Amino acid sequence: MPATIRDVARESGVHISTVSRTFSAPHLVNPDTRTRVLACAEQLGYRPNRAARALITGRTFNVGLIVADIANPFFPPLIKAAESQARQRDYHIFVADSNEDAAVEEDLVRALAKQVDGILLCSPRMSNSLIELLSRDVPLVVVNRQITGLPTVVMDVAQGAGLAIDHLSGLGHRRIGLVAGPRGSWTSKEIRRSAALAARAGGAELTVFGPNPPTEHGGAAVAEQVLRSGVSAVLAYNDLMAIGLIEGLHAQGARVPADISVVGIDDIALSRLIHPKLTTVATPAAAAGRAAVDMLLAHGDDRRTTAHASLQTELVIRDSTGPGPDPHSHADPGNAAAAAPEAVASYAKE
Amino acid sequence: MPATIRDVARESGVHISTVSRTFSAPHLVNPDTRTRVLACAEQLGYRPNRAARALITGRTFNVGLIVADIANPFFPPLIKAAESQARQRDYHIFVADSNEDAAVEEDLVRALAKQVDGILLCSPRMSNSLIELLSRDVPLVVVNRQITGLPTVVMDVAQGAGLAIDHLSGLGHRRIGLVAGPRGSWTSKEIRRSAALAARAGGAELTVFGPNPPTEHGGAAVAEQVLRSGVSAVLAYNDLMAIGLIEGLHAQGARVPADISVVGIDDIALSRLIHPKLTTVATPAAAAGRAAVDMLLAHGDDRRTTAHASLQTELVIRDSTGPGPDPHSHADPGNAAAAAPEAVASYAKE
DNA sequence: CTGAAAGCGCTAACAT
DNA sequence: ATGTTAGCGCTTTCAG
Repeated sequence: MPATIRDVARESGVHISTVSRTFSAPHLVNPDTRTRVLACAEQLGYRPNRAARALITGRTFNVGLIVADIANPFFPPLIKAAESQARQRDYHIFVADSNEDAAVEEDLVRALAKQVDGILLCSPRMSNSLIELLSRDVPLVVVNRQITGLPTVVMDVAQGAGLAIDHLSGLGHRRIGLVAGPRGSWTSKEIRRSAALAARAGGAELTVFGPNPPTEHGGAAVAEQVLRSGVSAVLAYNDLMAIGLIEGLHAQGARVPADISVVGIDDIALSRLIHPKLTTVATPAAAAGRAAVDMLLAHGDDRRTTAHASLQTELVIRDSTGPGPDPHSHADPGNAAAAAPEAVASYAKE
Repeated sequence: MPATIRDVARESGVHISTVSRTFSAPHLVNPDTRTRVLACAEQLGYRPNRAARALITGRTFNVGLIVADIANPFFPPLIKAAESQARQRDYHIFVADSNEDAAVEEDLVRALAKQVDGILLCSPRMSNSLIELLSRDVPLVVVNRQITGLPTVVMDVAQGAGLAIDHLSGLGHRRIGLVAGPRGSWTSKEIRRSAALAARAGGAELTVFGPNPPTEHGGAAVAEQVLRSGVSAVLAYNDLMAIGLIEGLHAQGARVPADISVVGIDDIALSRLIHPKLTTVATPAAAAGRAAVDMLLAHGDDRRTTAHASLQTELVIRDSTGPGPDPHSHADPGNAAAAAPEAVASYAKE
């Protein structure tokens, strides 16, 4: 139905290659011809078929961005930042949602592969080996997962989890819970590893709950179990779970932070709108989105080098954390972290 | 780099058309050959190039979905529903964000056009005429806007706004504010029209503030102006603005609903997490997403007929609305609406 | 059941 | 400056 390059050629009495040039290299065509061709094109409503063009040039000027769950408020800032960064270079971003499902994720990579010049894989749920396999079909940048050999952007959640646990043990909490994220999440493993270390260092005992779906519902679902376990403070895999957990805790009659302290991770907008305002580890989602796009599009310059970016996190102390049950240590050494300056991106080329 | 159909053909000693058949019509090829071809393909890591295939078949099995702002929590449920509906039919959804910008929106339609079989335009900011123009290049389904001649699915916000204003005037409010949405929003116009009608019917005076960006920030920004105007109740274009407005109002020292009542539209998850819990008009976003996908993919069956779906809305009364300043009318006839049953989708083929 | 040939809409040398 | 010729990777008649 839509006009093709041949229609325009016929109508304007030139060869199709001239029409092609009019659109992809206007300076190579006589101004008069150009005007005529353009007029015909306009009149026929002709637009170059980008898919056909891509087939031969090998470039689509699109980039894919796959997220685990588009309903998680963590992602929109990342997506927005990636979009504006991409737009500056005349690229478009196509977003797809894997629904926390590794199989869907793989399927989406395959579907996107030839429609884009590369894919940003955010918080992937696939195995490392599958990701490496797919990376042979389409340039990939992995966000929120460390994979050697592939360009990656990660938030330093290990550092953030450490900050959070330090804050808690500093408040006198000796029995701390960790509400884990989904299976397959690199971030969740990192948090767990680092939290265990920090807990030991702070003389606290760490109890892990999970894995769980990384949603409000997932958080609410473990509330009872958390309460029964007797921990006096909890670090959750993300803010959504922390918020769900608080709801669940309230539903069980527990008060936050009087009875139990809760810390989240991400610092989504919502975390300062709920009551009590959530203490949380802020992750630089927008910076990650920008960095990921940069890496993908820089790929032309220096092949053979895989970039890694690790972005600093920051503890934001609000109202969901308070003194632990132990009356002997009410001091709060956690505010040192809170006073940290703007998060800094540490870029390292290898 | 990736293997092509020719590589597989050479490797397995058959013609490329046989390889093609092995993937697109397996039953037409001898089981033995098929196995051999499949083995070679596997071994070479061959995947049919979907873009090349689409060039000739005219079908991509992808559908585009453009939203005005992916950070608006109204959209994720719509997107998720569209995705699961599409996946059931082996289609993939590519989401793009127009950033509330008509020019970006147009650009995105053009970029997506040949990579998808059709586009869902959600809350478009473009003009009707431009949308009609674009619809000649790619099948379009318009969500949250009425355009005759194109398939559309709308939420009946007029009805919802009426419910909200009735609720407010029933509570005794005589001076009601309307915080409008962005310019170019059909929904905003509908709300405005219907609210004016309902206000007149309820003997209330309606003051319109705006247009405004449909964000939390946009809501907060008009708080002072709203307060100065002396209205005792406000209906906001959406929940995000209502929430921002409440924040702004609190910042100015006003209490909600004691000093001023606020009603939102959408019933996003957030609206029951904030304090006070938001009274709002629930819109069936998920149903809209499903209906839109159905319309787009049904397009094969009956051409020449344009479908329209209008989805019912429902008033959800929570804690952000209370009696008006007039002591003579504290009765609350608004709960009739609150008792309404599940929202019902009314489908009408024209 | 398989091969040969044509061509989707476009770009990219190469001529002229 | 413009036309000619190939051909991107694939599907689809049409023969055989």
